[in-house]
Parts: sequence; C-alpha cells; structure tokens
Amino acid sequence: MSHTPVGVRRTQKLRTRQALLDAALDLLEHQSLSSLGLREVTRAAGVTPTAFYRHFEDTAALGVALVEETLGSLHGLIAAVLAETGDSEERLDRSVAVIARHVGAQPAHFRFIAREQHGGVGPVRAAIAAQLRRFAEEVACALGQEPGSAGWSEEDLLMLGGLYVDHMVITTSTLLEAGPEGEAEVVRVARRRLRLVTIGRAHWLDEG
Amino acid sequence: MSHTPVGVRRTQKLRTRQALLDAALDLLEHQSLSSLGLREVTRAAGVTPTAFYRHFEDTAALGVALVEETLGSLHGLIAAVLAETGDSEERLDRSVAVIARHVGAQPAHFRFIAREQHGGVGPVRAAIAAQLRRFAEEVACALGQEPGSAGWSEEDLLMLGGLYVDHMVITTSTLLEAGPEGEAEVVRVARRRLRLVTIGRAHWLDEG
DNA sequence: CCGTTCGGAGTACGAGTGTTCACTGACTTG
DNA sequence: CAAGTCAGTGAACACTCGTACTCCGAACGG
Repeated sequence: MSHTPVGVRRTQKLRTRQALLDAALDLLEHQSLSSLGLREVTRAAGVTPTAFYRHFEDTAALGVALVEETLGSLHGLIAAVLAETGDSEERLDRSVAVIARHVGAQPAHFRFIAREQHGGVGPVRAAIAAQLRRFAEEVACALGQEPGSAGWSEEDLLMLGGLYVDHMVITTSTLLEAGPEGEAEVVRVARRRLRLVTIGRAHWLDEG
Repeated sequence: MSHTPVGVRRTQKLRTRQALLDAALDLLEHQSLSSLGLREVTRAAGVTPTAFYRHFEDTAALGVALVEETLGSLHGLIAAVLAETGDSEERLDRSVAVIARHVGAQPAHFRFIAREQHGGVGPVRAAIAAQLRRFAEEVACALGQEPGSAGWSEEDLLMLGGLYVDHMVITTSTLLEAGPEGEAEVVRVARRRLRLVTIGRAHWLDEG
C-alpha cells in the first residue's frame, strides 16, 4: 500500500488530459477539428504546447477521445428507453424527450459529433461511424425482441434501426441549430416524423 | 457592339474564378473549409495570393459560391423526377438512381456539401440550409399535387418533404463513404427506407 | 487613338503554426 | 531514503498564414 492510494501522478495526468479535452470542446464550438491548433488547445487549457504530446499524438487523436467521451456513455441509455413499457406512441415521445434533454444539457458535445460526422479528419469520422453502427445494432436488437417485429428479417431490422438512429442524429443537429427557443417546434416535427416511420413499420409486412 | 463580343476581360476573370473554385474543391476532398488557406487555394490554381481578393472576400465567400454551384443547378431536377408518371415504387427507384448517378458523377461537390452542412463556417452552413429548405418546399409542393395527398395539411406535407430531403442527404453521405464498390448495397437499403416511409405516408391519415 | 480601368504580379510584414530538444522537480518504487 | 521515472517547462527551429503595399500591362470606352 503506497502513501498515496491512487497515485497523485496518474490523477494529475488525467486532470490535465481532461482540461485539454474540455478546452478543445470549447474551441470547437465555432470551428471544426481540422482547423483546431495544438497550441490553441494548450493555451486554453493553461499548459505548454509540449505537454500536449504526453496525452495525445495528434489533434486527431484528441478528436477520437472526444468521440468516445460523448457517445460511449450513451449506449446503455437507448436500450433502457426502448425497454420501458407503454404503447409505441408513448415510447416515441419519451425517446424524443430524452434526446432533447441530453442535447440541451451538453450542446457542445453533440455539436462536435454533428460537425465531425462528415468532417475532414478521417480517424474521427471512422470513430463516429463505428459508434453509430453500434447504436443501430442495439436499436435493431431491442426492436427484434418486441412482438410487433414478428416476421421481420434480420436485415430489415437493421435497416429500421439505422433509420431511427439517423433520425436521432438529424434531430440533434436541428435542435442545435434551432437553439433553446425553437426546441418545442423541432420536437413537434421530430415526433411526427417518427410517427410516420412507425406507421410504415406497422404495415411493412402487408406490402413488403 | 464592341470589338470583342463578350469582353475578353470578363471572360478571363470568370476563368480564373472557376480555377479558384475547382482548386478549392480539390483541396476540400481531404479537409474542411475552415482549415482551407487562401494561399493554398491560389497556389493550386496557379495564381498569386493577392489575386484571390479580386474574386472573393473570404474563403467563406468562396464556400458560399461552391454551395450555389453544387446545389443551385439541382432544383429543376427534383420536380422533373417527381412529375414523371408511374406508380410510387417506380418513382422511388428512379429518384434513388438519379441521386446515385449524380453523386457518382461529381463526388467532390457532394462531399463538400455533406461536410460543410454542419461545418465550422457559419455563412456556408446558412447557404446550405437555405438551399435544402427550398428543396423541401419543392418536394412538398410536388407531393401536394398528387392525388395521394388529398386531405394532407400544408404542415404535414412540409414535414414529409423534409423527411425525403434529409434522406437524400443521408444517402449521398453514405454513398460517398461506401465508394463505387459499395454503391449497390447502399442503393438497396436506401430504397427500402424510402419504401417504408412511403408506406407510412399511405396510412398516415388512417392513424394520424 | 488616348486616357482609364482593373486583373494580376511581386514584395514585405507580423503573427501564428507543429515539432524538437535539453531540462527541472515532484512523485514513485525498491 | 536513494535512484529513477515522467508530466510539464522554456527556448528555438523552420515553416505557412492573411493582408497591405506598389506596380505592370492588356483590355476597354469615348
């Protein structure tokens, strides 16, 4: 047992690492990752430029870390929302509400994801795509366990899951553009869109 | 009537302007607009940095010009595709095919749009949003003239139009990520998604 | 034909960039 | 408690960047 339980050193390292991530997220509110300077980040974090290399190789690597931080903690959430009881209308409303709440709580994180999903930094794009694919699979799995999905093929479930996930991404983007005052309207339209998709889902096997 | 019918000067000016746009589009294949340097563009275009200012105030202004170039010429196309006869299945397949063809023909243009739709340059974001809104309105208008849209409210038509447009944007992004070899699969899934939306549309008034 | 317009060239400046290097001093380990 | 590890420092490197000048010469209008 050492004198310092967890290691003062590791703790401090994680602290400055987080300071770098936070500073970067702040700066990324008004620019995109490919124009984000290493020095710019360290200056905002209160560290010298050389210290950056102790934590990340690139600004690209920092971007990938930001992706994990934002999307990594969301995986449990989806399954939880979809697993709750209630008719589809209720669950749909709840899903949209959950998204609106999360986006409202940490806009910068979601702005970053929306911006870099198709941004100029390859590794970051790949990291986001991988996370979204996982979301689509999770949604497909949750849908597959419902009675309403009897007779659906694996592939169609994935298609539907991807459809829902893409709509969630679009909704977050729109929420960010609209700002707090436009949130209600965006939520209204998003609900209607999802309802239309759900209706299509209910009649999919009739006309597929 | 002057000695030179169109004006040699204006022609040359337009020529270098186009050279700047083309060079920028090339460079934007692997980075985003906010990291694109003025000098970088002029170097690739074979012009001195100062010449840039004769055509654009900013790289942002150049970006807006690129948006117009890419999206401005597409407005007639949508109405044309939607106006053609045939059942909804046929029209749907044709729409997807038209998109795949356009994206395949000029990938760089569409990559630029996908990248800057949520990118770090405000004016460009605004320009793209304005164009997409116009698209949504055009689609809504076209849909409203169909017999299948009887009883639909103006607002719901716009919602549906936006839904279609957003799906088109998603499809273009996915096509770009997949590359030529993955095109067939992407087109398959995109068609299925649109079919599901169309089914939802057919039953919208039953359960709305 | 002559004066004007103007697209573009050339030069120069200050500021900011990513990266390397030797170095320091607090924490950690045996 | 001594030896070693290592997060962070500070100075220096060789760039690129946007922008402000002046200037040239071909195309233009009267």
